[in-house]
Amino acid sequence: MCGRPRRVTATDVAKATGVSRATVGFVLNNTPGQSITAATRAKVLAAAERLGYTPYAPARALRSGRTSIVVMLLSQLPGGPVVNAVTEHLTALLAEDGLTLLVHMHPGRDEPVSALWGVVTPAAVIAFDRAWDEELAPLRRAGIPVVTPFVDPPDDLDGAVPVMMQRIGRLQVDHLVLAGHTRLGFALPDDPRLAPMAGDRLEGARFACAELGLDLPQVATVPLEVAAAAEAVAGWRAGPAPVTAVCAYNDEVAIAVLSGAHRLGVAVPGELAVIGVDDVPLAAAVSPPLTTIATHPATLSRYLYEALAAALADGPVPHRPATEMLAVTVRGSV
Amino acid sequence: MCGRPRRVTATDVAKATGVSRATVGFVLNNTPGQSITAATRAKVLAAAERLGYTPYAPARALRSGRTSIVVMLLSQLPGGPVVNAVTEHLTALLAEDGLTLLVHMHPGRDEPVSALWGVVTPAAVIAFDRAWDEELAPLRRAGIPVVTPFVDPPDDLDGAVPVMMQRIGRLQVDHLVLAGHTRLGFALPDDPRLAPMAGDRLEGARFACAELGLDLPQVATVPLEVAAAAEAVAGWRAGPAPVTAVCAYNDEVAIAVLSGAHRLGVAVPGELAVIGVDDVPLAAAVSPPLTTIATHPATLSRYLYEALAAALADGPVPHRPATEMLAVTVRGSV
DNA sequence: TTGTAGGCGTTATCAT
DNA sequence: ATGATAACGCCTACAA
Repeated sequence: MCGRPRRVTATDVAKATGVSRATVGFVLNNTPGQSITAATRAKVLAAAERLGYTPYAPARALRSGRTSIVVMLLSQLPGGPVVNAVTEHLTALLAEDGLTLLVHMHPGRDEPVSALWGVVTPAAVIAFDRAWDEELAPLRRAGIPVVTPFVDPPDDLDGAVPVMMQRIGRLQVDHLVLAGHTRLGFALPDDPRLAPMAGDRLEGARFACAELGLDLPQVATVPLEVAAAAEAVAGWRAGPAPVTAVCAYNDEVAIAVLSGAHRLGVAVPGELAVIGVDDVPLAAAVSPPLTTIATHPATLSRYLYEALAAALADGPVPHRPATEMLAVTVRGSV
Repeated sequence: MCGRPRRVTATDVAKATGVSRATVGFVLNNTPGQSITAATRAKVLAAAERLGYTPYAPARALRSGRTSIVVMLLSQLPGGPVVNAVTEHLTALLAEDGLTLLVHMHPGRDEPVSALWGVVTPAAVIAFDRAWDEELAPLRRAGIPVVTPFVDPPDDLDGAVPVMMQRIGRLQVDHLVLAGHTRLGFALPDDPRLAPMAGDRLEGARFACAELGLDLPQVATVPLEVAAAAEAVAGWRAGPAPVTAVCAYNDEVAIAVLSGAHRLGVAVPGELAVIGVDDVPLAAAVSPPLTTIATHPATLSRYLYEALAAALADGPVPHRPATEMLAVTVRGSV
């Protein structure tokens, strides 16, 4: 056992079998148009197996000029069950095409995203944060497709995510108004990192209220803590014209609102209706079950996959309206 | 605009500035022991910036024989908030050492994990599933350290994760018994993929009950759905000697139990105590706030980081008792 | 049917 | 102080 064990290379396999490196390459890649003796092929495969040969990624990439890596770039913000589900779906979809999905969570503002390209060279990138658009421009120029979710239409590089987020807020308001509510509240998350996304959703809710001739929603920050949530609920219920329905930033915040209401003895949905976003597994498990905007991870994943596949084939990115990914899941809280 | 844009290489930068490739290399890598004119240095940097030069990862890796990539391998199972938190912490810790964390979710049993090494060559691997130990052996042989969480002691390759999982179940029972309970229930998750881990935790709870001379916990599967959860609670409360306290597989399941109890009008913790696992953010936000076993992602992350750093430096892997990562967070549900 | 040779971009060594 | 050169492991056109 030497201190620094060396990799097993194709040359080692060739030496072990007594054939040339080229032959080894043909066998291992199943190169068509080459006729290799069954015996030789078997010997090579056996030796490769025995020695524990693995193709060496950097050499392969250097030679071919491309990799089969797709990097999914996350900021610290999302990290929720929706992103997890997308990761799972997308990994499977890409694997069918021989592509490998690797997720990188960007640590923060101090280090530029571009440092990543000195470490991995992806065939394509999925960016979950539009803040990187500028940093990603060199990549695009180098011919590496960058796909962003929620882009609708696909070439609208300004404000696509905000539009999608606003649509969520709008959908919440529409559903509450349809249920007969006119005085709405909006529950913001406590985590400052979620502020941009929360702001967009709130904006959508505001627009919807304005269009419908309602008062703007009464905004409160709802920490994930019962007592604080109860305070927020008390705030909404106070005064002569109390809020009767709340749009929550997401299902977590919605569940906090539910708990706050429960603690105060405020009936849901009788005295206060609540609508969330995400449709997390827990949404069906709380009491009352949570009505929420489902973002349908499977549809989002498939859209990302199709956009990616098209971009890698130099084809036009398919148009998939964002509305397809959103639907109200009606349960008991509205 | 050509159809296939080419990368900008160091040679391009050299040509643009009129110096040799080597000089470019010295400047870009800040190679010590070389004296480069300030003017030359500035010219090179300016050209690199202007052309949008990025070092090419595969070539760099091929030349240097190593990468700064750490791959974290996940099976589809965990994916919860704890793993997310660990990802976030670990990414930051590794970034300080110039290492990049990439997360790969293994799609399934059809494709072997080893296929990954033809795509990325990591400097080290973090494996969250002991099922891969055998497939990871070739990596270890190639000198690439493989680190696994929950291994205690570090060299105990058999049953370390089960032991950690069992410890969790044991802690739950201990806490409930300390609070005066003697007839316990155990709430299993519905998702079959969680069965192995759930089985281990249940096993730990069983051992603890046996040691304490109690009846074995009454097991029920609790889907994430109020009505079904209520049924499970009803089952525990039925009969002459009803269960008075429930160990839930995790916080999600615990919250479902809470909801089921709420629907039936069963008081928590008065008539039924509940204890979860994970200490997710929502645990403090439900009513009553959830008492739970916190797995402390920050501690786990630091342990993984230290183990990784030690392994990469060829040093001994530090011993960190698993118990340090577990603590009861007492809130209102017990 | 199999072997030979050249090159991908980077960097370390050696020579100027 | 700067330039030439070789080598990393793999792939493949071409030669034998």
